[in-house]
Order: sequence, then C-alpha cells, then structure tokens
Amino acid sequence: MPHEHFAFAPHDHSVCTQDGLVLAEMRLAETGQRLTPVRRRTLEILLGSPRALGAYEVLERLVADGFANQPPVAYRALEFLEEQGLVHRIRRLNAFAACMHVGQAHAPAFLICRACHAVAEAPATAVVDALQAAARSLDFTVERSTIEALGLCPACKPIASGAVA
Amino acid sequence: MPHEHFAFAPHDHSVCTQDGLVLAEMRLAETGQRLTPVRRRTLEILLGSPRALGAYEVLERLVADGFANQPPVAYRALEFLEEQGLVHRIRRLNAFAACMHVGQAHAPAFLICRACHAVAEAPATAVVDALQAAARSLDFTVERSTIEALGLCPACKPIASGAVA
DNA sequence: GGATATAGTGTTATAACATATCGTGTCAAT
DNA sequence: ATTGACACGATATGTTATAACACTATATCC
Repeated sequence: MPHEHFAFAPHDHSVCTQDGLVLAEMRLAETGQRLTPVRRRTLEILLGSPRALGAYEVLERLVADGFANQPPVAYRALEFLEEQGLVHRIRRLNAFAACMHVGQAHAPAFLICRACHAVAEAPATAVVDALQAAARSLDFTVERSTIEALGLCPACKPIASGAVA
Repeated sequence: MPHEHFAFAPHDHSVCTQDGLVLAEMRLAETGQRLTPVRRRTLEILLGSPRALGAYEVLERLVADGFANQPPVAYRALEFLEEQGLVHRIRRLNAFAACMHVGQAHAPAFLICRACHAVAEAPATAVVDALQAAARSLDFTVERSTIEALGLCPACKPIASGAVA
C-alpha cells in the first residue's frame, strides 16, 4: 500500500516512476506480455505526472522521444496499459493516469481536484459494494464501474474557497 | 418515485415526456429560468428516448425541427438542462439522458446495459455516502460525483450471455 | 415609449478526442 | 524457411466539444 498517504502531497515522482516500472515489468512477465519501448515510455510519462494526461499530451511527449506523431501510437499504448491494469482512464477528464496500486485487486475511485487538477486513487471497495447493491435492486449485473469525484484536494481547499477551475 | 419500477422495462415514453415537461416547467418557474423552444425540444427529445443520446444525435433531431445545424445549439441546451438538474450526462457514453427523478434530491448512479444500451438511474445515496467517506480519508472534499456501471440489464442477461456490445 | 442591460441564439471556425485500415517489420514456433 | 501473431508506421477519417463574435429577443427602469 505505497502511495496512498501522499496521494495529494507533493512528492518525488521519480520514485513512483521507478517503482511503477518495476511493478509493471513483473506484472507483464507473469502473463508473457511485452513492455515495448512505446509502452514503457508511455507508462513512464504517466507515472511522472502529478495529474492525468490526455492522449495527445502523452503523444506530444512520445514524439519528443522520437516516436511517430500519430494518435494511434499513443492510443494503442494507453489501451494496452489499461488492459493490463497499469493505467486508468479518467472519463471525466478524457485523460489517463498511471495506476498507483498495481497488482492489488482494486476498484478505485478517482478524486479529481478542480483547482490543481491532481488526481488521486482512493480505495473504494465499499463504494463498489454499495453500487452493486443498488444495481441488484434493479436486477442489473455490474461488470465494470466508473467512480469519480470532482472537488478540492487538501492543498487547494484553503486557497480556492471561492475560485472555480 | 415514479419511473423506478420500469426503469428497464419497456413502457410508453409519451408518459415520461408529458410528466417530464410539466415537472421541468414547474421547476424552472421556481427559479425564474426560461424553457425556451430549443431547450424544451431538447428535453422532449431526451425524454422520448429509451437510451442516452449523443449531442450530435440530439442536434440531428433539432435540425429536423428547424433549428440551426450547429453543435453549440445542442450543447448549450444540454448544458443548461444539466445545470437545472433536468438532464444527466453519461460520461462513459459521451451522451445525455433525461433525469427521471426531477426535484428529488438525488445523486444518481447510472446503470448502462452494454447489450441494448438502455440507461437506468438508480438511487445511490448509499454509494455517494461511501464515496464521501473514502474521500474524507484523504481529506478531499467532494463537490460532484460520477457513478456509472456497465453491465447487463435484466432483459439482456439471458440473451447476451456471451455476446459483447 | 425609449434606453439599456441581460440572456439567448446564430454562425464560423477550430480544438480535442478517438478509430479504421492497410502496409511493413520482427520474432518465435513449427 | 515458412507461417502466423504481434507491434508499429502511416494516412485518413470520424466523433465530440468549445472559443469567439455578431445579432436578436426579452425584461427593467426611468
């Protein structure tokens, strides 16, 4: 349970990046999947960012590293990483963020600060359970869920009392 | 608590439409907001649809009624209706659906059938409470939340066992 | 009624997000 | 060595969303 505590605290992302890459390699080795250069770099980019990045932001950075400047380059890598559980998609932002709880079975909720745009992943099994219960009452079977909250992170609360992002 | 029971059952949408429009008028009258022709028609369109509609689908129908064929026409009306709590945005689908619980304080969860694309609004106060709790543990203040589930509705469960939408 | 403020719409243009399709290279297994 | 699966480059296109500015209608105050 590594990064939970400082989810919203400023910290050294190179640590996230290191850990994340190692975990990813382990994870993929298990299933025989390949962490190719584009994929690796894409994950690195997301791990190094305090906020979620749009596909085109990721692409920009990939281009800077010599990859082709074509949307599918970024989208394919992101899709792959998402399938592997290494990256999450934040629907409210049409953006992507590296998973901070790789390997741990988790159904995360995303907390999105409207002021600084930081995104944190909160443990949300209770939330998912409640959702399952609500769905069951309508005889609906949940397969995947999206749980996101927009609001203010601890750092922005004092500052952004009235302001809006 | 009207439509809950047949959320996923086929039913006469003209009833939804009538009720919905009346409720909307009442609601807006209270706050002095105007239900202009575009807005009214947009709401009607959504009320009459069993599934969520994309902004451009709404626009198509508006154009058929003589409104300008420009994206902002649809987006503005949709945005207004959403602000008034008359319409919900389904982020997973990039689409919009009329609210089925106007006036009732509610933080809905959306249940999206991956087979027939029906969308139901489930009561979700418990879910929101759980999300609040999760957020509080990271000292995050939730202002708005997005709670959506993808899965199978009762009608599609028997049929779509293996299929994927 | 006429001035003026405000909200709503029309219109143009473009930004931002996402996918289809086809060709080519690479590598591992037969 | 051939085959087949996968990854990636490249082109084109489809889809969703907003910025910016002009004009019109409505409400309000005098």
